Amino acid sequence: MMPKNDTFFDLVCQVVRLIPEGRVTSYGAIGKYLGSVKSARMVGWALNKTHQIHPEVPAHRVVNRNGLLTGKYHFSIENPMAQRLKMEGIPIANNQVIDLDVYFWDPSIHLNLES
DNA sequence: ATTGTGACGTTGC
DNA sequence: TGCAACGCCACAA
Repeated sequence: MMPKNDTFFDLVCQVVRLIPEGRVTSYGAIGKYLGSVKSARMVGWALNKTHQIHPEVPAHRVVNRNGLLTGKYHFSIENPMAQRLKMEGIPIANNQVIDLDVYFWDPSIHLNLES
């Protein structure tokens, strides 16, 4: 089926692809940038489909508000979410991001400032 | 149109 | 401090 380019799913893909390496963001932050902070669930729902599209979406850089890698089980077993993040320089412990506030990347801020 | 589901977030107990 | 429930929006059946 041809996906439209106006769906929430596409918007999420666009934002997630803008996440710089070595940075992470949360579902709520993306949802907020898209207009509704409460639509965090929709972000997760959309990211679930990001595996089937191209270009690849760095969904591994999206964690929940606690910095917990909730979606790690949705990734390839050989390239786990935690390993990818570590590879980018993000410390992970117990499926959780350390110093989340340091590596956190808020689209509603960085995209506006256009740093 | 209605119902069910979802990689969340917040509030209440 | 930990768990339960609600809210919330988009989409498929």
